[in-house]
Amino acid sequence: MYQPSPLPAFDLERFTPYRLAVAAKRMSDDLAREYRSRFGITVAEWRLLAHLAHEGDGASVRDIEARVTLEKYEVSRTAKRLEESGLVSKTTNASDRRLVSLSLTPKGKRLMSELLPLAQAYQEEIEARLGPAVKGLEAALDRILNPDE
Amino acid sequence: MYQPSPLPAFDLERFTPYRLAVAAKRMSDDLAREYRSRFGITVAEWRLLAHLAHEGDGASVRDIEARVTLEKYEVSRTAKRLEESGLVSKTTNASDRRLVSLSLTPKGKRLMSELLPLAQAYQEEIEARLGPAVKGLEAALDRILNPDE
DNA sequence: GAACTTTCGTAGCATTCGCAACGAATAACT
DNA sequence: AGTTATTCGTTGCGAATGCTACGAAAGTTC
Repeated sequence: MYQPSPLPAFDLERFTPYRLAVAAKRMSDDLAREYRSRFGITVAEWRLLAHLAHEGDGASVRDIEARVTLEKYEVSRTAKRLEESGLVSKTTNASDRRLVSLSLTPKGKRLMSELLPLAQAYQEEIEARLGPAVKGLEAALDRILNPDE
Repeated sequence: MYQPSPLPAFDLERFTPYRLAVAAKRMSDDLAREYRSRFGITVAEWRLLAHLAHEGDGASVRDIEARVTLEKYEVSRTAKRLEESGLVSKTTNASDRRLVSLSLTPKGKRLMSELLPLAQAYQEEIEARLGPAVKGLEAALDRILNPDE
């Protein structure tokens, strides 16, 4: 007679980290498809552009790194691509020549003035679709994103 | 005089898809680090193993594909790695020789009997940390994951 | 049962990713 | 000032990723 050593019952589909990852991926993929097909930009490019549009021009790679949750090298490569596509200009900061100063070009601004309202509309659509659950969602996200206090 | 064409106000940090992506990545990275340092497995490997532990042996690549939100080729490569590390065995299904039958080896079962209680504990820790917000979170995730009804 | 279609899993190949190391510029130290 | 440390951004290179096409096996049609 042997011991089958039964495994503990565990349902991956009820595991919050898994559910969160799948939900985030689904939403992100939806948006990424939209961004790419309609504007030809990636999610990383979108984040960088959105930051510049909101915080104003002149941000450095390092500024953006922490703010939009991209690694330094991702920001660097993303900025390079955006420069090549004419949406962002890169200049070295005069007072600290290590820093790169990133700015939206006129073309970049035109793109964002078209994109931002759509993002806003998408946000409202999400809130409508989730209904009252959105409150709890945002509260939970706050706790996950700000583990302090 | 020129027109500055002010951009619409839009704060990325309040954009739910962004918040969701960052929160999921943070939680997933935390877990991935844990899995890797303590058990030497990746998230994809964890998902596959968890599915086999829960649903029982004999699942095919295709079975797992939809269930654990991995692409077919990811399942294939993950299963290959797991076989190489001796946690999973692959045999061709007798009645349909296209199918690969995946099973936990005794070593795989021993690993999971150690891992699953930890995952369960992590789940409970999350619920405790999020407090009442967890209700809304799960409700929102349900809506995102099951867009029907 | 032969020809075609579909399903299953794998692998080739180009792209992307992530780590680590590097050069340039500035700051800190003595 | 001269030396050492630190910060900033970029890039080289190996690993991982994702698309695609492929062969093998079963299903379908005639």
